Amino acid sequence: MAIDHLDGRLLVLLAEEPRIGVLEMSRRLGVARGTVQARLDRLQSNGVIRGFGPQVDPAALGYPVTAFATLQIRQGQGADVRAHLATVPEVLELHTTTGSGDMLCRLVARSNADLQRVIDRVVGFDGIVRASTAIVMENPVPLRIIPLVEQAATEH
Amino acid sequence: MAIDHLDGRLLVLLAEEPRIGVLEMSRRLGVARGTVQARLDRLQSNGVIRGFGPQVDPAALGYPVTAFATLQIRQGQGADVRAHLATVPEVLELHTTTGSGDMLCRLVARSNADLQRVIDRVVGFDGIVRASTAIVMENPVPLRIIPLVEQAATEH
DNA sequence: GAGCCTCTGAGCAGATTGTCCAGCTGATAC
DNA sequence: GTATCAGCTGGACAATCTGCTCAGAGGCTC
Repeated sequence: MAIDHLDGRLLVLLAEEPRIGVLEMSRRLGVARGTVQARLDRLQSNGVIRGFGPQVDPAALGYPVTAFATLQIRQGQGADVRAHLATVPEVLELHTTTGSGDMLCRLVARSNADLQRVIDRVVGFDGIVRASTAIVMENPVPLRIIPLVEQAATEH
Repeated sequence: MAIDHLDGRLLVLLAEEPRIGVLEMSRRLGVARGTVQARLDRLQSNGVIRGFGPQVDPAALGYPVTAFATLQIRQGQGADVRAHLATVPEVLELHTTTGSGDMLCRLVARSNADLQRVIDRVVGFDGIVRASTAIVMENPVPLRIIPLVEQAATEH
């Protein structure tokens, strides 16, 4: 679960140039190929690396509008609401948070007008008492992990 | 910018088994290798596929606590606050949203107690007027894109 | 019909992968 | 001090995949 400096460098390298192979990585890091392979296997079975799926940009797919909605859930309806939201493709992410029956979800839509349709679909469900939505204007820090990896690797 | 059915299948396949190569993909999809290569190149230059970076799990790195903080920013201090937050490794993501000088950021921490340290560091900056934090308890829908890809591919 | 784009199926040299192995090192246990 | 162990190194091998090229076929628009 703890990662050392070499793991950190490996992750950073992998994040910067994901297409390079094990052999090229071993050259860049100055270690043997077997070492890189062993480290990668360990990081994956550790769960540190969850996968290498493609990072798809919703905007390029035609969904340039992002919003966060805070939902207030009626007591005991949590499971139903979760199941409902999981069926909506525009719900990219859903969290339950502290507070009385609150959820936070990330939405995308084709336009501001389309966002209304998405929100109607999201909140058009019995267990949801109230929803408040914040539309994203800018994204100064896109989802990132490298700084955290570097910190975790430094502390080793 | 619009993706067709084959693009959709390609993305789904890539998301499910990211380590398979171009040749294996062409076999699974029943098309020629050159087609897969051309589609992949196009998706990448389109920006639909942003990259193939490793998906790192903060929890496995020792940061099991996630929280969302809504920040109220003093007028005109936005740029400074952005720069400040970008230097905090525990800030994984930052958005500016509708509303008067509001920002939303995703934080991680080593523990609930550690979250206090992170929040102090985040809000210990002049331009931030107020902050309210919601701690994530569950994550019923982890960040996903496949359902949206399938919808976009079906509409073609 | 001409022109254009995409897909197909094939070929080639070169590089990479998965998988072994023996030897070395540093740390830990006895 | 010495035995044991895990991790790293550097090397080898066959099998596979990649990047690149090509000619031909189909479908589309003008």
